[in-house]
Amino acid sequence: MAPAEPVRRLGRPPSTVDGRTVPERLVSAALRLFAEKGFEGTSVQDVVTAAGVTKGAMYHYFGSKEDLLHEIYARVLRMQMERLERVAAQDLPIAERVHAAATDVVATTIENIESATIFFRSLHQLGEAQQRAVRRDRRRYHELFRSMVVAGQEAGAFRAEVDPELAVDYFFGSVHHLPMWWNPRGRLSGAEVGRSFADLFLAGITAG
Amino acid sequence: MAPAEPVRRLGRPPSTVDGRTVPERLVSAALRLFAEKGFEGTSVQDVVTAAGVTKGAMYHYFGSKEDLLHEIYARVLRMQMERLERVAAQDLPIAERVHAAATDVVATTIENIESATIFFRSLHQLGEAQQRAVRRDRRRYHELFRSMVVAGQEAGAFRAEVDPELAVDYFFGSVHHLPMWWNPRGRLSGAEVGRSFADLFLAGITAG
Amino acid sequence: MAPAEPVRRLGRPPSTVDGRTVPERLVSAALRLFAEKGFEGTSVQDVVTAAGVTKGAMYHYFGSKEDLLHEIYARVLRMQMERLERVAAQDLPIAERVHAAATDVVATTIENIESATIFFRSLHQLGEAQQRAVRRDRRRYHELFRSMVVAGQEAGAFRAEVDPELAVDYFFGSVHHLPMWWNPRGRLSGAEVGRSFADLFLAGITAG
Amino acid sequence: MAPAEPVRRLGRPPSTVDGRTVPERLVSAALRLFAEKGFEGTSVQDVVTAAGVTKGAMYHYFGSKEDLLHEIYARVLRMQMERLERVAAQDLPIAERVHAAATDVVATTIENIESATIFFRSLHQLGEAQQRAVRRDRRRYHELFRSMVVAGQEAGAFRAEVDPELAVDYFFGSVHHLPMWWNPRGRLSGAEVGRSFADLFLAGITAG
DNA sequence: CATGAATGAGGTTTCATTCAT
DNA sequence: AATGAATGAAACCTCATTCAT
Repeated sequence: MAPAEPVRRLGRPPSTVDGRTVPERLVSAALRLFAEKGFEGTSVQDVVTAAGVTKGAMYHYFGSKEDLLHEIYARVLRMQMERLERVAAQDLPIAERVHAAATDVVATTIENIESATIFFRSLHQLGEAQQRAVRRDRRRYHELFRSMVVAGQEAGAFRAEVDPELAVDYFFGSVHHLPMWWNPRGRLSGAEVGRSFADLFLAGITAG
Repeated sequence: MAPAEPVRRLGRPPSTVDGRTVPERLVSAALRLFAEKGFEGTSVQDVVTAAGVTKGAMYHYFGSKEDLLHEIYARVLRMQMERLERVAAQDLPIAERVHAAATDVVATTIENIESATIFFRSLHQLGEAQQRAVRRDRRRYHELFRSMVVAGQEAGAFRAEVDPELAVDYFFGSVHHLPMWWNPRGRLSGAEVGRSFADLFLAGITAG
Repeated sequence: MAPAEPVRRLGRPPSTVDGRTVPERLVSAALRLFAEKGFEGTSVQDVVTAAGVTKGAMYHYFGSKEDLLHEIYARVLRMQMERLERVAAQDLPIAERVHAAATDVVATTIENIESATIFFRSLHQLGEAQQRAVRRDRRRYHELFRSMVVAGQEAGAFRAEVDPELAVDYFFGSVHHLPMWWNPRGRLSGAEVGRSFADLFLAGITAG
Repeated sequence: MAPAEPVRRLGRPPSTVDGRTVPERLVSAALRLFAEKGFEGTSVQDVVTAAGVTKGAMYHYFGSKEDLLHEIYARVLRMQMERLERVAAQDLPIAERVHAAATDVVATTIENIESATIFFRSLHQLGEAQQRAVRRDRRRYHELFRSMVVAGQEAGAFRAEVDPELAVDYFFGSVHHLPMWWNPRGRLSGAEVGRSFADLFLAGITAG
């Protein structure tokens, strides 16, 4: 059941285009442009022009260009965490659960390749505080994944001598670098890459 | 044995500090600053101040700020290629050679962590032509590595169903992301990470 | 005795806080902020936030930010004129009347030090017409004061060679600069400064 | 004997117009415009256009618009202090020395009426640190003047019950407000105003 | 080989005000 | 009587680069 729209009572009603509000249009324009030209290579004017609004409107909703970037980070972090939690809660043997999680994160990354492009390239453009917040969320995500690896070791499915933290950094390095080489007109679909990456990872940590 | 300093006889001697020439100082200042603050976050003034020269001097040696960046890319590409070629030429069983190459590239990346930081974050700041040149060199490097994987498959050491190109991207993703998490005051040395990454990769592709 | 609150019967009652209406709150917020940060250093947003209303409300009562400033000027001019007229009408020897007036304007200025701070610093921010109106009122005020000086000269109490207009500018210069140095935690009260300034002025113009 | 011009050896020679360097033209343009339209009412563009240079050139010499303002303050403070020191060192009876100093500061203020206009109107636009520096210099100036008043009291020339510090604030208030009313096409010259102000002040503090 | 001066385009942000309810 | 959205102009400043010695 969709939540009821809150009744707007006061003020000029927000303008929408195709049902998309101004902040939504701004974020999606920013997402596309930051991925294409980089954060510093994109001017605020570029973003607002693409979103079809004025600079004043942007600063009505976002405190700064950096806030726009932060919003992009917040969205992708939230989404990835939700997906991992869903997979982690599935009732499957641990090795299969890890395989499913690995496959899923690759596919999701490829589906949101623009966010992924921005993610590592532009982290240093965020201010200290926001950077810390992103790293903290990222760490939580990694920890959930690592806990699955540890569970697999305890169950005897994965090799005991594997350093679980390092294994997670090893795997996510591969994932985060997808934007550097994967392209939609290439030979492999997201699902195929996901399966292959998951196979390579699982084979790398599986016992005997 | 260090090469003898060539005797300069004519003209003004190049200004050196601790035996380092102006362009050398510029590149190493740029390397440090680009890694620390990003290419766009570093001004030419920052670089020349750190190098102890003036802007005019920089433009005497480099055509543009971008040229400085390109020089950084050129150096790291040259060095990595040389190292891989040396390892590839070793007289070892193929699996051991791949393991050695994997270990070495991790250790080298960590030894040059600033270059590695810049490498992927700033690739898009280079102009079209220079970007193409970098990608071409990068591809050559990957192809040499991939040829070793293929040789391992032909020798029966590695699983035939592994897609060698994908495997290379998979492994180098992990390597290229080292700057995002590895830090010199952390738990693991470069050599340790190198060994672990190589183990994980080899286990992932090794035949039954 | 405070005037009885008029009974409102129809329409939405004006929103009041502690019995202060919206325009009153706006003017006193503006007074404080303009004195503290200057007219140009204070945004309309600052004012309305401090007054606890929104921008729309401000523009409902005042045509512009400048109107707010003008209102501040109008209030202080009205008050000072009233006080001077009261003193001028007193039945005292002319020298004593001038002394009382001088003392009073100093004390009043100090009691309303924020208005005084704004008065000279921000006059040039008013538009042509409003600036003229302020100067006209100011001139009337000075003329009343000057007429007392002239009366004193005619009565033989003040030296004839004193230029009365210049003397008034001389004295009010001192008064208007009080905000530059007087502070409430200082050594001297408003009354003390008033007495001393009046003494210095009177001694300066008194005959023989 | 004029000091020899230091020999310029390096770099592009600074451009001059009528023998006036870029920073000189900038300061004098700023002086005129800040006095006319206020500091906040004058844009950097206004200043550089009036000085016949580009914005970049201005930022080559001054770190900010505020620095330009600070330079104006520094110049006027330096000049006034020098003049007062010269007068204070004269070999005259103390009352005459004070009279001369008072006359001189009025005349000087009127000669530099633009600086005087800016002085009090724009003090609050300076940053904390620079404001403190200005106040400190101002205090030193006042203290020198006050020491002359005290000397007069000790010599029996001035009334003992006059508070010297207050008397100085009283007199300089009058001086600093000259820009509010004095105008070059008016009835009185700077010298005349100076003499009258000095007379009024001296009469105000002179002993019985 | 190297300097310091100067350019000029472009960047982010602020803000008084108007608009549609 | 009052709201919150949106505008659009202008502000200050940065910076890669070129210039005249």
